[in-house]
Amino acid sequence: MSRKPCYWLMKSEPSAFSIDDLARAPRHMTCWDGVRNYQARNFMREMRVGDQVLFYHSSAEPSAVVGVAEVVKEAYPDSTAFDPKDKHYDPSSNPAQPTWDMVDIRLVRKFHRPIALDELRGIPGLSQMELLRKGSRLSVQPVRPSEWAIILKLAAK
DNA sequence: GCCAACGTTGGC
DNA sequence: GCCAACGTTGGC
Repeated sequence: MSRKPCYWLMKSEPSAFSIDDLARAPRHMTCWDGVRNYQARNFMREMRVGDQVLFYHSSAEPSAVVGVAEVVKEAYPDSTAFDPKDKHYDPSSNPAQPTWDMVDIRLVRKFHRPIALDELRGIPGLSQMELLRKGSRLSVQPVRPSEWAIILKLAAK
């Protein structure tokens, strides 16, 4: 059963992993490891191959939506949680019963210009957007089709 | 670097 | 089950 692609937004600090890092990666792909938030994990579990993702740079200058990626592999156990040497090691997770999942994404395109947070604020059609909610820290979040359309239109300017 | 907002942990 | 303490996120 296929369904219409859903839209998402994923945050990354460019100092850790930027859209240029994704562009340089083999086959423009990466696994999205290190998510340690249940809500974000649950959204990743809902992702299906072909779903579209806004790539967002957080703690950046400027913080901005910088491009589009797509889901190429659905949720599977995040093995970095099993590795005591990994920054995101979580002893509560183990291979028999993994707590944390990741997905694989592939770069679709980098925008010609970053769509900064500043620009997104104040656009009426985006007033409900999770990213713009005060105090929102969710690193993986759904995006409404209407929001997706507005942002892609901004990217084309 | 500051700090508000948030999620998680753990004592009770 | 409550909630204070703590660690983290992320804009500024």
